[in-house]
Amino acid sequence: MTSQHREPVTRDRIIDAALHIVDGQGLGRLTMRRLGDALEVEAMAIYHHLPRGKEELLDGLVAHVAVDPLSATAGGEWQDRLRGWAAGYRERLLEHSGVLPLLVTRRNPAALDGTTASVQEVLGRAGLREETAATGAHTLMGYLIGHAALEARGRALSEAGGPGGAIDWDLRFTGGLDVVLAGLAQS
Amino acid sequence: MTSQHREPVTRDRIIDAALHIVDGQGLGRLTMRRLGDALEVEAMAIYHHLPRGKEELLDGLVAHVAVDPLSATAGGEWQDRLRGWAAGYRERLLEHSGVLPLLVTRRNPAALDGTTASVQEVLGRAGLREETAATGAHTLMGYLIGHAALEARGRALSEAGGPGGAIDWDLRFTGGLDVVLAGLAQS
DNA sequence: GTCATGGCCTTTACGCAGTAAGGTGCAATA
DNA sequence: TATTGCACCTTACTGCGTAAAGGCCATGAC
Repeated sequence: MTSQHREPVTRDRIIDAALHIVDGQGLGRLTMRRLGDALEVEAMAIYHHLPRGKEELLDGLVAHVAVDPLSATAGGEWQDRLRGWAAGYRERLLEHSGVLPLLVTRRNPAALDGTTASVQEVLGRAGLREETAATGAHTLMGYLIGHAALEARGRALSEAGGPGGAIDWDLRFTGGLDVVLAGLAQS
Repeated sequence: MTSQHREPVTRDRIIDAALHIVDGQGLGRLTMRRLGDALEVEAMAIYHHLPRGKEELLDGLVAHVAVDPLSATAGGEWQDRLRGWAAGYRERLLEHSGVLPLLVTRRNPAALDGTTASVQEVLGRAGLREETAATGAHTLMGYLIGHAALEARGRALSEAGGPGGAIDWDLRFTGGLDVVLAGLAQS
């Protein structure tokens, strides 16, 4: 007999497998049965690790993708630090663009808030007063999420033979980010 | 016998009824059977008017909510015109926040593009060169959609007893919009 | 050894979803 | 009156999430 053992099923492995399905086949094809197949387990086994079932699974996906705070204390110009962090955040959102719709739904209260708070703190330490920093953090997060949504949609559309393959998304992103940063610098 | 006639079912009435369900009970409770009930018709009757079924229904919802171009030729300062249009767009997005997740998914190719193009044209007539206007239009649309997502989420969260009921969303929105417009003015 | 315990997984079953296929009834036309 | 075609209904199928309960097996106590 060859080895019939398998990795033990854990919360982390479940969420990893789910993310893999979403990235490869889309959110609509993420079902408990398919997820069970990917883990070589019956669908109901998942409920042992995620008692709240699919709700908890989707919450986990959101947390995995959206939670990415930046350190408030590192050095350097705040604009440059935000640019670097934003580039990484955008990359993550696009890599897992299938979960973007879930960011919008009310799931997972704290997932975005921690990240937003870290941005706000960076802005606060840069000298903006509290209300301005809060607005700025929201503006930045809004731009990041909205742009990711537009970019994911645009890329999917032109892959499917839509009109414009002519958009340089990297340029669009950094250009828009610079607009927001420039606006922030003079507030 | 009382009148047993009913309004004839039309594409428009279907989409109106669907929007009503989504606004009142959430996207998750929009089903063909429930929609049929609302129209006093069996679910399968809907397929006569929307042959592609639920796909076509959701596309219709997106179009109804997201299509809102602004006229390129009206007079006034471009900043003020954008502010006025953006306020209306935000209101519409929030009124139908249940369909926001659908904006993100690839549905309905042209729904957002027409609106974006109209913003780009306004910016172009304001003196920005083409590439800058395109980036600016994208930045604005990204901010609008992202902010609507954050606001809808934040409002739902604090209604459900979450932490911050202390956010003045009107102020946040106009503040963020001013940041973007200020950034645009100097690009 | 033996036996109970408890963690991990499977089996079975239920209600609800979207929708394919084909049937029904009625108004307009010929 | 006979015909046609549109609007709607009936039936039935597959797949979904998950409640409930049962099986298996390593571990530790005696």
